[in-house]
Amino acid sequence: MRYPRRVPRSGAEARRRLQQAALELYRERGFDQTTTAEIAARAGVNERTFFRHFPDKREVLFDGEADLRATLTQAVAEAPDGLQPLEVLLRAFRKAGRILEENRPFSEPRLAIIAVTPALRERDLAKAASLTEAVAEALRQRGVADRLAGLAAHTGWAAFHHAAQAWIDDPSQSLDAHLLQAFDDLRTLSVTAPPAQAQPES
Amino acid sequence: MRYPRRVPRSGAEARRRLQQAALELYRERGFDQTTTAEIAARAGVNERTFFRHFPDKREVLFDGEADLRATLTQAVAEAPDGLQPLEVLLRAFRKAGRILEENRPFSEPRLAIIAVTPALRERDLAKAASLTEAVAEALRQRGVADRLAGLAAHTGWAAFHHAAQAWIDDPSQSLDAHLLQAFDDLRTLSVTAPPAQAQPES
DNA sequence: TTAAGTAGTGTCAGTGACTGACGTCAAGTG
DNA sequence: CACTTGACGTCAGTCACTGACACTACTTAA
Repeated sequence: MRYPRRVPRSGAEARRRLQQAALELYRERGFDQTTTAEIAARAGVNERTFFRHFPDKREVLFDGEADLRATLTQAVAEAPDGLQPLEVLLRAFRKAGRILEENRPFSEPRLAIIAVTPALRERDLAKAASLTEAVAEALRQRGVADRLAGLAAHTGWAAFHHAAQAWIDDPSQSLDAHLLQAFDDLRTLSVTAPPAQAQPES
Repeated sequence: MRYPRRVPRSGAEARRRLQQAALELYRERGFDQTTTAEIAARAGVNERTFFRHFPDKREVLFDGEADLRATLTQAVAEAPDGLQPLEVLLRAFRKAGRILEENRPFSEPRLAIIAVTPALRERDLAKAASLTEAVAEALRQRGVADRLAGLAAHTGWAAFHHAAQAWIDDPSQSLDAHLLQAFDDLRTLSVTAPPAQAQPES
């Protein structure tokens, strides 16, 4: 092939076009009804090129993970001393939330597609688990006790995810407002937490 | 084919043999290096039969989900009145934990394989999310506030998962002991939870 | 007892995700 | 002007998974 079209050879260009094409096609026909060959065709590249940029058909929608991870771990690491674990997490997730709000034209349809596609939800959950572990590790670096760090990260992520979903369903309030509310709920839950002393199994 | 071997035609038999064969092969060569044709061959059936019993290669390891779901939701529903949400969850997860401990010869290698196989971890996370949602719904049926139910279920599941992992890594203590400890940690986290009042974004 | 129905299975052909090997082209470097 | 390098195209192949159809054992009713 003589490359009849004017295709920039940078590589990053093709990558962006593939992401755009995939997002469009997943919206138009759904994830399962879209073939990787179709995505490649709309992006003007070969199917093989798709798999050079993304390891599989799902990953094309999960590109911002590295950024998000860096934002969260840095925010946790740079939080001032003396804060409680959940206070640290609230600060970190508010920063991450701002990224989502700024990229709303991309993140909103993306979240909508993921929500209705089981295969994509699985991948999303895996990413969340990985990020949660990274956040937990960042907490440990701050001196938070081992098990506590993991539980705090899980709990914080649950609040974050809950806030993001509420934001999609009810865009009248900002993501930040939803986040504050979720962490407030967490506080309510905390206050009512029971003492988990050893009891004979019922 | 004249069915030369003595094969019980019940269907449930073939299903059990497929699960057993898959578990063995995943341990021997790993999930990715195992073919569905190989699983079927070891189970003495055709590859097509594998896909009649299980929708895909992963699902063969996730058969107990319905039982687990029933156990958890029933335990939540039948817990005595007046308990805090996390108290209810501790009771429910202790019952679920007993199932795992009783089936240890199966659940232990199963969890070990899942832990080292990304594709299986994804599916495991999806199952966990589904069960968590069921538990949250069961809490709502008890009158727990909407958002609180979701957060409590997430938090409780995090503790449950943490305890199960600790049990695999350190079998010297019972799962039940690990569970009590995890919920105790949760209580520590709760006590130190910060007030999440509205603050200007930094 | 026999005929019809049904559930579990085998066989075959096909689609689509994904991979390895190899060749090609464009841009940068000396 | 060779030479290298990075992005891409092409081709062949594996494997997960599906639809369609045939076969067999077991059940049920006439």
